[in-house]
Amino acid sequence: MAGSPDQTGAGRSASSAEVRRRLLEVAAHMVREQGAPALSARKLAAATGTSTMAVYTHFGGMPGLVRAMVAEGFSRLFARVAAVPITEDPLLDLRNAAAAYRAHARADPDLYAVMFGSATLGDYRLHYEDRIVGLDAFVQIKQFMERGMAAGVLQEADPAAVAAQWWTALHGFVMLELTRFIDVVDDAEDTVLWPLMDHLLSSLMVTPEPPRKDV
Amino acid sequence: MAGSPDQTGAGRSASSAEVRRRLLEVAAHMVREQGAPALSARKLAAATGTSTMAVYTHFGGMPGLVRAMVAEGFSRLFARVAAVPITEDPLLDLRNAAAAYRAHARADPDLYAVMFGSATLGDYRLHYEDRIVGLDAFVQIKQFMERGMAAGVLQEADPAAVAAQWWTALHGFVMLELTRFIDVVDDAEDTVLWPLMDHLLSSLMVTPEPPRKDV
DNA sequence: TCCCATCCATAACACCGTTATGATCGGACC
DNA sequence: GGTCCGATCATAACGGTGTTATGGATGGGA
Repeated sequence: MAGSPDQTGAGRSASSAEVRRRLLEVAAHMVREQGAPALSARKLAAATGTSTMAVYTHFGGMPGLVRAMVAEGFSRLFARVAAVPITEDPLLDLRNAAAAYRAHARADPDLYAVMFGSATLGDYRLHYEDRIVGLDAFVQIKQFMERGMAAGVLQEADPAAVAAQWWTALHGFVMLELTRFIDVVDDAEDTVLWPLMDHLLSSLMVTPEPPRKDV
Repeated sequence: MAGSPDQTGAGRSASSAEVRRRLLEVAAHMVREQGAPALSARKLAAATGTSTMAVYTHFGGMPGLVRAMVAEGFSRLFARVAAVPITEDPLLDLRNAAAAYRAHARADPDLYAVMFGSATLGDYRLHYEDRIVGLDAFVQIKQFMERGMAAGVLQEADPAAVAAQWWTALHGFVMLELTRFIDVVDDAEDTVLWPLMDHLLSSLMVTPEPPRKDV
């Protein structure tokens, strides 16, 4: 509770912000390379070249550091989905968005698990408030749906509900993929993920099409 | 590694099996009531009225105890899905199976998270081999699909792939529901879960129907 | 120049899973 | 019946964890 040390001229602010940035960077690296349980305050401090107290001055403790990691994870997920080019085909955009979302999760699976799982990192349980920061990405999906409806491709409906259906299917696949449960079927990407997304989208279209073949 | 102490006349076998049973029962209760991070060998032993060594003689350590909990969780999930009555309407059966599956997850959310999340319980990471025991439930879903195809209601397709699509959508909803992410939309059960399942099933039907209204 | 808030290094505390040791007890065998 | 043996678990110690208390160093504001 050191009173939110932002960069407003507090102490040696430049070097301090640098320590904070490096702590987050090293922590993310440790989680990505060695898995969530490998992250500890002591090992993190040693790898960053500081002491455990730095974690407390900058984040108030390990849960605070994890919160910051999750927030940055959502920020990157947001950026990744936002980077898909918007074409004249809203359905293609939605497919590309799904591919980008999945790629992001596969690139950093342990962080995705902490973001979305009821996963605990170490012993610190994240609460709903700690994850709500991730809903920017959901707003993006909603906008994809709104574009599709405005273009007359998707049926008029509640964009939030439709976006949530899309998210549910995609998140379900990603989680089963990361936990390897999806390995019960062969070639899951082509036999589960894209057929499922196609089933959903064609049900939402004004004039349903047979599932496309081009990936 | 005490050589699998089954009930074949080993020591005071009756009392021993009883201790093992109570350890599992108390551990499940602690996870259900206080969440996964609240489970520790010491508190579990104290609550069970024994010492931490009992965990090692019966399960080889905390990871082994968690494995046993996960196996029992899958067993109960299997029983829950198996208990849905089989009617002459395969689609109704699939809907009832989904409702039973979701109800099971909601009744013991932390255990579901350990079973399916890349969630860690304490610091012990479960491996794929520890969770493979849960695939009995998947076989059941596959059989539902096979019945639907045999009855001429569902299109002929790979039952495993179709079952995996169904599972993906359902698991995605359950996870988003347990983590409360689904709260971004109102009335998620009626605006997300059932519409999504209906979209999927109608895409799989020989003669698609409009989504049903009866819940 | 002085001062003071900030930052972090050190050490201690309580807790964790795990291991080593040994007492205890029930069943098997002679 | 006496004896032994092996499984079971109570106790204590070890290295790890997050966290807290303490104090020294450092750099900017008055």
